[in-house]
Amino acid sequence: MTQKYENGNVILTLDDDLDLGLCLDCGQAFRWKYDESGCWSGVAHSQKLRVSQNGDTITFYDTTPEVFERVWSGYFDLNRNYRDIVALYTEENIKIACAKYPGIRILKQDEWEAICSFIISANNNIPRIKGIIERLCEGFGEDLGGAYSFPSAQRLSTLTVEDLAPLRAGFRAKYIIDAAQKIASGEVDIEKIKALPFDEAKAELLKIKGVGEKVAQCALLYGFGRVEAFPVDVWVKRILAELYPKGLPQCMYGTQGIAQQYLFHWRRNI
DNA sequence: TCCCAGGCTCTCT
DNA sequence: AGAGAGCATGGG
Repeated sequence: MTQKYENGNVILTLDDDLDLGLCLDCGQAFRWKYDESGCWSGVAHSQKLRVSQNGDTITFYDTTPEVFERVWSGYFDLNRNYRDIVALYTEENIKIACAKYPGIRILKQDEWEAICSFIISANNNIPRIKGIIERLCEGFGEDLGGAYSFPSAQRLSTLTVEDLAPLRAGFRAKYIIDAAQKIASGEVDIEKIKALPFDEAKAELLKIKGVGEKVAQCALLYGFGRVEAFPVDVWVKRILAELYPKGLPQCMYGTQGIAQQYLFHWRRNI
């Protein structure tokens, strides 16, 4: 991978698989929009970004090498070689899924944003999840100039369920408030969770109302970068029943979360 | 009208 | 411990 800085843009030449469209619109992050000029626009880690792809070239517009290093390199998981990981998947079905959708990666999102976003995802569909999160950010995030940050737990912890009524989040509003309060108070400590073994980290997240097994696995995978997390939703449940009734193939062990993302996308798009 | 959506909580066995 | 109802909202 090579990188240059030109006219205020960071331009990347890839030597690994990365498909922006797949990464940003495969149900793991909810704040990216594609415009007809061929760019993706969104916000992560309180940074606005416009980014486009042309083959092996990715252009990060109006940013700096410093911000790229600090934010986007990690967000797009650029220090992990996905070709090497996918090469380890020798079972037939996962090979098909990976071959059909090369370039899916696990985004390393902000921990709090992932927790909150996947609380909102419960018994919900992706377009509506995006809408609720958009209203949450516009209503309570910081103005970054035409875009809004994901509101901090500290900010949301001062609100009531009634304050969140405009989100139309339904029964999830009370869970958002509970999560914000527990994170803001340190009762559930994100810094501590980062250092805990997987099961203990998950147990901490399960203290939050509205966080069950699936949401905890999603938060650990997409927020904490724990690629051994394995969220099981209705689609993955179908995959397990149809393809792996006797359990996951051994070849996925350790990076089940990555394999899961390919399988999820594949099964959803059949 | 019913069913479903990247589920969870609560209650009842 | 495991099963089942109820839950807010909106699209098909």
